[in-house]
Amino acid sequence: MAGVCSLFVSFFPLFLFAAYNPPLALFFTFSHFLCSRHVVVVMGMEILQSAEETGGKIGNPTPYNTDDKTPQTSVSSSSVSGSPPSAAVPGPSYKNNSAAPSPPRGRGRGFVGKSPMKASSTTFSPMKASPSKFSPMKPSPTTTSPSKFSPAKGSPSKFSPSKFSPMKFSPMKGSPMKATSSSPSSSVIRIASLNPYQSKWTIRARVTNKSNIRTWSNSKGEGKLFSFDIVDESGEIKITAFNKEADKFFPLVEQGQVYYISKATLKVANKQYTTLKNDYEMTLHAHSSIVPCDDGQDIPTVHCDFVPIAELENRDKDTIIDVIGVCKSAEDVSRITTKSSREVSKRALNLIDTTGKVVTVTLWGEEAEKFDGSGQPVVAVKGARLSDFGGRSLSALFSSTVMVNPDIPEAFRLRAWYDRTGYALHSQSLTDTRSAGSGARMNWKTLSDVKTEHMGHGEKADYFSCVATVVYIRKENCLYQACPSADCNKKVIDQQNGLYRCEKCNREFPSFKYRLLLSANLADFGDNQWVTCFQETAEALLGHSAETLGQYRETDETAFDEVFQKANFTTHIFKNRVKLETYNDESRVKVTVMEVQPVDHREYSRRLLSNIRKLAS
DNA sequence: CCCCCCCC
Repeated sequence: MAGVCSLFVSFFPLFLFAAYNPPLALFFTFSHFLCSRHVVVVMGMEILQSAEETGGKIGNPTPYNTDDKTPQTSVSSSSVSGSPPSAAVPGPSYKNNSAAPSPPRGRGRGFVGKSPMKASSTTFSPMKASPSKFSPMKPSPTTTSPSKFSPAKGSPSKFSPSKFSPMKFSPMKGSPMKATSSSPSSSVIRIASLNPYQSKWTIRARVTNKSNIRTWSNSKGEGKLFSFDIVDESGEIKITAFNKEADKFFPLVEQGQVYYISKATLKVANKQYTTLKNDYEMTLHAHSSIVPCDDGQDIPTVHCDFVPIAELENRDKDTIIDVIGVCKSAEDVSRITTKSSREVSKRALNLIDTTGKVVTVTLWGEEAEKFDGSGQPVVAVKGARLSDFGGRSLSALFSSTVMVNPDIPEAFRLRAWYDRTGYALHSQSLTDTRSAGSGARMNWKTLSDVKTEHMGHGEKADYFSCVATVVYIRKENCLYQACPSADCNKKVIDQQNGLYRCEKCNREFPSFKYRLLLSANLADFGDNQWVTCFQETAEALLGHSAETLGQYRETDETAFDEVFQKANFTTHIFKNRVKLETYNDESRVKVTVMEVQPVDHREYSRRLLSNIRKLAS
């Protein structure tokens, strides 16, 4: 033990729990109770003397024995009773130690509203969206003015252990900590200290995410409810109000406001449904009390752990993350029908941050409908779910908080970065909507479709994508010697004097670069097609650079041949351009490969399935 | 006591 403490303990048949974060040593002292499933609830303690001053064990403590039906000789009472109360020295008191409010996390006011959606379309200042209507400063005449964090009446030091035997002291009822219904000054504790084994508490916390009233109807009955999340400097918790309480508290609870909350029921949270970091959640009942607190500036606003967008690549699917970025672009809102035949609005946003990466975030329902992406606002989403759709993408959940131009330093930094340099960045998206679904840009065809639909016969070229297998590649003339200047790929003429002439540049060079111009025959299940691959696509298909291939051809014919053999019978996604071309009165369709991508078999089967669904409907 | 988290 760190010192001599006056303790109040009571025995409970379940868990060991100590309120107010007493020194760890306490847990060790009592740990043997756990074996017999006894519980010690330490309601408070005060250090009367330091260990040095005490100089060893006090009195004659004996271990608690579960067989002993008269556990009067508890460690606490024996040790405390041996300590002369008058000898108490002013040590770090209970009040000073744990009741002092920790400084609010982060500077500034942080988020105080859910989707303020107030971004002006003409100004880029995140300040514009500062939702004054969510100000926690709103005065309330009904509020008492409790002294913050004062354990005041609840201070256990007033109660001598000689008067209160551990057996008689039950925190469930008759706790000396007087919590009157409307006096929040009683025992304001931290959210992190809440547990189902104590009912007399008051917390002081800010509402961070308030739902609408929702009704349900199932086999167990029907009803309505709303829920909200609250946060203080120690943590967060979800609160739900049902039926009558839903009606009663819904108008009172305001997003961003700080309240004293007491007399609610704690229960173990179903981790399946919650994204909050708390093992418990709260239910309001008829006698629950929610009283606005008008000086809650010290209570933090929503705390976000923003994950840099580039970092999303390394995170697991289905994890819940916070993200912030500039809304570079946004889809129009659209209505979709879910698998369960429900209609819902949807809107995808593309967010970019200073990592230069873009990710698509999908908003749903009202959030999607209200969103205004004009002026490229900064958008923060707390509690979005990471999906692997299109590589990496995000989806807002019911539990997510979407904030447009939030009043936080991260938003200001992003705004400044984007307006100065970010806007011009050649960004790269983690969400690949080309190969994944969006359909518009992927025109999937079989090779026989290309012919039967007379693709490429029109004025302009047609484009299509296919999955096909290489059945033959012409090795002959696949490489040529090209002009070495950067932007010129013209074939050079070997002057046979160590110089290479480019007609286009009208210059002679002492060197050349190899370029690929590959003819390949592709086949799918119904047809085959000759295609042309230029440099990049040829390199992708062969798996080697033109330069390497040039070297092989000059020095190692076996290696050169092997490259072609290996490429044969490989299957890829080919994105192609098709155009009817006429040479000497002879017309034929020319197919040029624009892009070669590996076949993502999962994506491929998904696409097949969606095609089948389309055909079926 | 809810618990819906969707779509390409």
